[in-house]
Amino acid sequence: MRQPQLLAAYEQLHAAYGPQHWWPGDSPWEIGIGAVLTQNTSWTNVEKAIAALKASGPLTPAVMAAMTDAELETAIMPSGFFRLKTRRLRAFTAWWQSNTAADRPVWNGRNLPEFRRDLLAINGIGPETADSILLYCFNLPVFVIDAYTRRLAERHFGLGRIDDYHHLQQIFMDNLPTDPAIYNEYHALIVRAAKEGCRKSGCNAECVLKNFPETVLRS
DNA sequence: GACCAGGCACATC
DNA sequence: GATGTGCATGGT
Repeated sequence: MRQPQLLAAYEQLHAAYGPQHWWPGDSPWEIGIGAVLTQNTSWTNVEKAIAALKASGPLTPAVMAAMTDAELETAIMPSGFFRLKTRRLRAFTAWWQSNTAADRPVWNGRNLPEFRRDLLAINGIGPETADSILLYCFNLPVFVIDAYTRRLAERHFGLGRIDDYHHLQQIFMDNLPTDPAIYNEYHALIVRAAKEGCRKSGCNAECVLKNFPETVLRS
């Protein structure tokens, strides 16, 4: 289904905000654990957790693997769900270490769908987290669907409520150039627009997205 | 004090 | 297959 407004909205957002330089993080590993830590959690809280991890040693899979559960839980506590996320980080670390060459998970020799299935098989890695890792760690052409994107699709693009992750993802990918750089920026810009607020008292992400793109272009 | 935040797994019907 | 619930901290 042709939805030209999807690309038009991207261009408007990009003109309004410019490049977002996502994902914040100094290394693929940091991006990966950030993707787990940010599950249902604000990024400001994730930053506190990552800062605590960095304070306890170099941010590497080996260092994390050597931490006790108590140490890891304490460090990531600000990001919430700390017992749950400790288990998820353990699973992700084990996968990373068993799939690593030159300190970077290998995916060459597998096609993208296989690589994605590998990630989804890890406990705690669902569709959004897997796609964030594929796009932001590995620069692979996968569009990330999050809660903001759903609201945008429903309320602004008039696509109705689409619960199925892959259906909505396909709509975006069908209507955008197959370009990781664009997928990267678009997702980041949607989050930026949601966080920006429309400068009205009480304006939150709901408000911004309901009024998108007027609020975006006014700011 | 309610609601939200860059979700996911699991139980239950 | 659809729906509900636990996970937990911190900001508004």
